[in-house]
Amino acid sequence: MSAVPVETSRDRRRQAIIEVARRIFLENGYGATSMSSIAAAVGGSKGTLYAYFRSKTELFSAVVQDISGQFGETEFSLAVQGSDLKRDLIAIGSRLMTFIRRPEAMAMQRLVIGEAERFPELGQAFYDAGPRRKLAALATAFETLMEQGRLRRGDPTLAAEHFFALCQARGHHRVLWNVGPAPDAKHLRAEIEISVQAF
Amino acid sequence: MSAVPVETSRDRRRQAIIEVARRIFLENGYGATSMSSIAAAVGGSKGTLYAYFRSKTELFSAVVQDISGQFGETEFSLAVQGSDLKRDLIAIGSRLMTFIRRPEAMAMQRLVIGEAERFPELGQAFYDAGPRRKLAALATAFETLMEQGRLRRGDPTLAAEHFFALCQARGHHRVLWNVGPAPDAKHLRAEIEISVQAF
DNA sequence: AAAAAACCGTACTGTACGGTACGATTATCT
DNA sequence: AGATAATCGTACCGTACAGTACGGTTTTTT
Repeated sequence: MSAVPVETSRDRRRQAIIEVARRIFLENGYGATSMSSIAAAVGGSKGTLYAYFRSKTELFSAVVQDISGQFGETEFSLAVQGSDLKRDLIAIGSRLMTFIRRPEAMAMQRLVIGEAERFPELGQAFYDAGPRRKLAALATAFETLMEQGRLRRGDPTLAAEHFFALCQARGHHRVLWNVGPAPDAKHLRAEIEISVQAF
Repeated sequence: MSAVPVETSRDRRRQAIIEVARRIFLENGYGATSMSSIAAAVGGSKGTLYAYFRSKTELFSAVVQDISGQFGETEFSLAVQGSDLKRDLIAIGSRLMTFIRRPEAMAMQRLVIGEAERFPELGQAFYDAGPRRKLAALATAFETLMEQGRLRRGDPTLAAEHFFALCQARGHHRVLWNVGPAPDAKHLRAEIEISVQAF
């Protein structure tokens, strides 16, 4: 009898299902994804699928929770490091934007936003795990900067929100609405430099 | 024989269908809306529906195009009026945010974003008619302000984008993700004042 | 008023889906 | 090895949907 968290074969399989389902949900959206197609992609039978998840909505929910967890756990440093404020801010903004602009992340945002009215608790879960946490981390970083006297004092949370908004100003809506291609790394960097300047 | 734009009875009916369909699409999303339910709500038969629109996607497209048109046409003044810069900016921001925060407008954004991957041309159309035009109007306003020497010179388009982003910073994501209730008019105003301050 | 067009209600086709049932098969545990 | 549980493939149920067909009825045109 072990007290350590056991990863049963059932757990592994469940996780495997979630990962396959995620791919398909992100590709096709909720409505256009069928349980049969997921079962086929997973390589099992539909019966097994329903042995792990009682319904389509439960599977969908599990997928979103899973991704949300990964979003929350992905802790890239948003802390200050050097002594060059501008360079610090650029680095922070770059990491943040690179993270949320990944195609998978964008698909996730679109998916959750699109279903937010029908699955309010998923919108909440994703927001808590994603944007909310990142904003909190940003705010902490800004607080540090303020205490060091390198940034004008003010509400660090507000500063975080504004900084985040500025970073997204140029391209995010275009990407959300699928207007034109996503800007490449170079554009992104230039964009953030401008935003930092404004900030 | 009249040369003026004729509004045939067919046109009127078509428009009536679009308006009913819009309501239902916005309420239930694309996938969960059936043509039968639209026909029932419109008060006609499904055959008639298909006499006006060849398919569900075509009807959906017509709905989005229609709303996009209305978004574009809704010209509230984003121009400068008084001599008090701050007051001017607050007024402009308020009008803009009040416009895009209307429940119908939010539902529309969620709808289009959610389907943007499956209907790219609709995302484009909506963006062109909505955000793009508003941004252009804003940029014009800022250009005027700059020429009047009331605002530091710079790229007016960029200024518009940043101003817009700041106005949205606090609440927009929360609303988009359906996290908590939409802020009321008072909150909105306070939010915009803060943003203007920052700007 | 006659002819034409639009519209209605309803029933239908084919398909696809979510979810279930079940017997055969394989893997796991004792 | 033998018992037990999990999984498989497949067929199936009921439902819902997009889209069509069609005969009767109303509205519009001439």
